[in-house]
Amino acid sequence: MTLRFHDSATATVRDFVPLQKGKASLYYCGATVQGEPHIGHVRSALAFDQLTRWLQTSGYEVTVVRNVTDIDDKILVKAAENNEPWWALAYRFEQAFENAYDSLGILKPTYEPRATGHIPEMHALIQTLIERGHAYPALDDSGDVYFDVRSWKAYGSLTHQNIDDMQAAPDADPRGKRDPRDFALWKGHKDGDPETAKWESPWGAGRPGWHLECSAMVTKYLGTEFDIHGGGLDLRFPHHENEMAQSQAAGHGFANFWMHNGMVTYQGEKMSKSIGNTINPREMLELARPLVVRYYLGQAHYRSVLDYRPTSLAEAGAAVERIETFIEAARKQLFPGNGFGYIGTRPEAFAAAMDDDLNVPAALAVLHETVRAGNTALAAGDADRVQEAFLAVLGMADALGMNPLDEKWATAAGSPAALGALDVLVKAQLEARALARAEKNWAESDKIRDLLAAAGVVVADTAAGATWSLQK
RNA sequence: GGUGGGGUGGCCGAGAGGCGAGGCAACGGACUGCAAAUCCGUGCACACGGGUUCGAAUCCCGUUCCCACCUCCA
Repeated sequence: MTLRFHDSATATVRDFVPLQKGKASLYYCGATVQGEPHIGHVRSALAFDQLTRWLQTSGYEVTVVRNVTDIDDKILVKAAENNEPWWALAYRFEQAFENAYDSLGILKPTYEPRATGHIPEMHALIQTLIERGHAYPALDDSGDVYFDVRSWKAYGSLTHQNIDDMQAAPDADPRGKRDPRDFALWKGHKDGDPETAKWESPWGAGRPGWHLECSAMVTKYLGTEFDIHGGGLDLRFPHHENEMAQSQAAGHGFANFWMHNGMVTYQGEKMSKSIGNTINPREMLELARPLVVRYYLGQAHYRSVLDYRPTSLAEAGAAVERIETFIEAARKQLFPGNGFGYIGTRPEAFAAAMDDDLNVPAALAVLHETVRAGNTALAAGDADRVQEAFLAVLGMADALGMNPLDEKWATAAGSPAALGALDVLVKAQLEARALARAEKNWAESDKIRDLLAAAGVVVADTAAGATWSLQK
């Protein structure tokens, strides 16, 4: 069984061969922190979280770097509109992104560098590009420095485009450029720009252009050549194309794999900052538990379009509860006490699905099939098979970052002491109800059940007696 | 104009020449005092038209519709 990933640069699914045996280096584009995160941002991070976890599960030591682009045109514009320092706005939204990532259980990267902390590295890269004849100071005296796309024959290769076939950008400002497609590595300081957004450089004071920060930072932390570069599909062009061009033109091998996640659409249309049809993760978390949101966002293949509909979260919730119900029932049967330890397993079919370019939907099918087998075993009282299914379900859920038993997802449950007290109280009610039932006093029995239900305690009658759980 | 991805049962969503994907919803049954949960069963799914093949959702040709990117985008 071989680990295979889709590589956008070659447009093929091919075997993953790490540069260093047993290690994997992953860089994926985080946010330009110019506004609240929307679901698309989170889906992207989740896709690469699934990738990270599967690499780890497969035994790789993974180094993950995700950038924060904390200086760019939009940040400056919005800060000015807001009458707020740009760095305050950027940091505010950076934290909003962190919160969104955290709430969905997205693993922290190994490191998360900020663009503004890497100006010297960017200068070095620009210098190299100028020396190699792939960049030039603006032909006017703007202080800009541009990448010369015509000087780099491979330009367009990531997205399989030919420069001459591209539609000319209607709003391209050709001032000072040799070719309208040349992009800014460095933007000269202009009157009116904040003084705090100004750094000295050999080409005059200014600030970095978009694209450059990623090249500079990935090289610093992962080296001139690394395993995987990721990001949203919409970043392929121009962002990743430009990144690849400027890094390779500087003599770097750069990324071995380019992985791009699909967009999230809202009723068929791409969610986009510019259109404004976005859903805030916070809004989604008001509609469903974090685990359910994670399940929903992660259930489709990462390269597929994910279309959000109003019923999506409820459906995901039902699927999650099915898994949880089995885990709870199995746990109670296998480990009647509170504490237990386990070593999760993963069926071959699950691993095969994940190895095949992270086929999460197929992997989830294995998980659900295992849940059904486990439920059947529970009904049959086959403890060995229950345990087998239990360990497999937990192992698979762990690999996907969706283990309901993980304290990360604890919701209504309070401290162990509080839960213990609640258990005593509820059990007293259940005993009273058992007595009523023995007397076939259904009115009394149902009254107790309704009372508990009103308090958020769900009662379930099983062959072994009544059990309870908190309403999810 | 260029580049790429798609149209799968009521909905979501995998698969990619023969073998049940899976989930949600619905209906029928089992279990249950009734529920809930669970299990079993049901749906003649592959945009359309041709073709190749013993066999096509999957390959080929044509048609059609949708989406994304082409310097703000995860």
